[in-house]
Amino acid sequence: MPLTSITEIRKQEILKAFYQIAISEGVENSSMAKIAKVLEVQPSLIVHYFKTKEDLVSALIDYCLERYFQIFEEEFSRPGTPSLKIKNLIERLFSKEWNDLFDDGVFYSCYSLIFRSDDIKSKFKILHEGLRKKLSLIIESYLEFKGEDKSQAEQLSHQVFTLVDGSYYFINMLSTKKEQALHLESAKKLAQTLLKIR
Amino acid sequence: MPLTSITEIRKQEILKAFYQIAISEGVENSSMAKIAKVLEVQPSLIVHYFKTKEDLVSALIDYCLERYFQIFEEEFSRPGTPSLKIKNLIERLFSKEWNDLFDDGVFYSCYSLIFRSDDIKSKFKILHEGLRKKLSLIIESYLEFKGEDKSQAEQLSHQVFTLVDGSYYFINMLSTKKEQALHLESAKKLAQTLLKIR
DNA sequence: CAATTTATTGAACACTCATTCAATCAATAA
DNA sequence: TTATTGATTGAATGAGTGTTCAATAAATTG
Repeated sequence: MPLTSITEIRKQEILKAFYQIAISEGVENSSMAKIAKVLEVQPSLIVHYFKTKEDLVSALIDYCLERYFQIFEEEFSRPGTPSLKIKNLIERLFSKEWNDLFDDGVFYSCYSLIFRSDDIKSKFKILHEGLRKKLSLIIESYLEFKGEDKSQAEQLSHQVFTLVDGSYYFINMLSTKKEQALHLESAKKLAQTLLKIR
Repeated sequence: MPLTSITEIRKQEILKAFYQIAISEGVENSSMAKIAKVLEVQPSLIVHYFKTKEDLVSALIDYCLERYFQIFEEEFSRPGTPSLKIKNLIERLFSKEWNDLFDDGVFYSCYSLIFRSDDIKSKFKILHEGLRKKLSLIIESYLEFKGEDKSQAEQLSHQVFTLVDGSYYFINMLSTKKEQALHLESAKKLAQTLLKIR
């Protein structure tokens, strides 16, 4: 059961190597053979831990989605007033840190698989719904805290995520870090306006 | 020069077949051999028209980007007051028609390539900047028409595209057509509010 | 310790891939 | 008509793919 078992360590190693190769060469150009080469191991060993290539991709996506969840969970369970919580969360959602959680190229490659794999689609869906739900709860208690109508919490949560996802798509088409930071800042401002923060 | 030349017809046929295969099997699982099979032709003929597989992908992206540009251009050059123009444009941007212009799976696959190919990155960049610029101009004349401060036209254009891109990412994670339509409607409303339409 | 399970090797499989090349066939031009 | 160009074939190449399988080494368990 412990992560220290050889099996879990090896799986983690393989996944890490896969991720690195996917970053530099793309998910579609990654292969069991390449992973084996990096780890200086026989290809058949990769198969021993991940029966098929699909398993490998599936595990990579799990790893990716867990990272997003983790950060969110972390901020969610921090102490503080609803006002402070929502403020901090918005800061993190529109930050470089959130963007750097997982390589964008690998992420969009994986995302594109949802259109052909129901299994992968449901994974992404669970993540997406989970995050929306959590944000929605925070917004709800924040509105309640301010004595405002909390019935629109869910809609606000959707709007914020639309801005987040749209922004990260957007900034990859900007050339300089400065432009990217500016757009992120502008989108954050809009989110804060919608939530009437400050 | 005419599109009726055999070369152009063949290229178009090949591209169309490539697109169809990419839709059902994914860009990464498409191959010259598969295209050849569909067209009942030798693989070497595909090479005759597209030297490498990269050329093929590049041409597919051009085809995709042209479609988006075309629709936008069409609406842009229509007669009417700035108010009417902006209203119609927003309707189209948040419509099923805009979403169906190009297969989402293929689109995101292609998009993910920008992180490893400067050539592809610049193609997407040109599209993105072009569309933003056009929308910005329309917003500008719309604000001028209403006698309002037009200095924020560019920012509004960015915000609208962030909402559009974020929404299409978002709705792929919704199960039913109804939910998708609802979210699209909600995002459109927000865009209209930002632009103070109606 | 012996027994058994797990980790790892190494060779082999059938397949698909992008690309090449020379050989034909058809269309166009001089 | 002949010369030339472009369209198409068909066979071949070498490299890479995911996967299988039996054999061996190492670790774990009884």
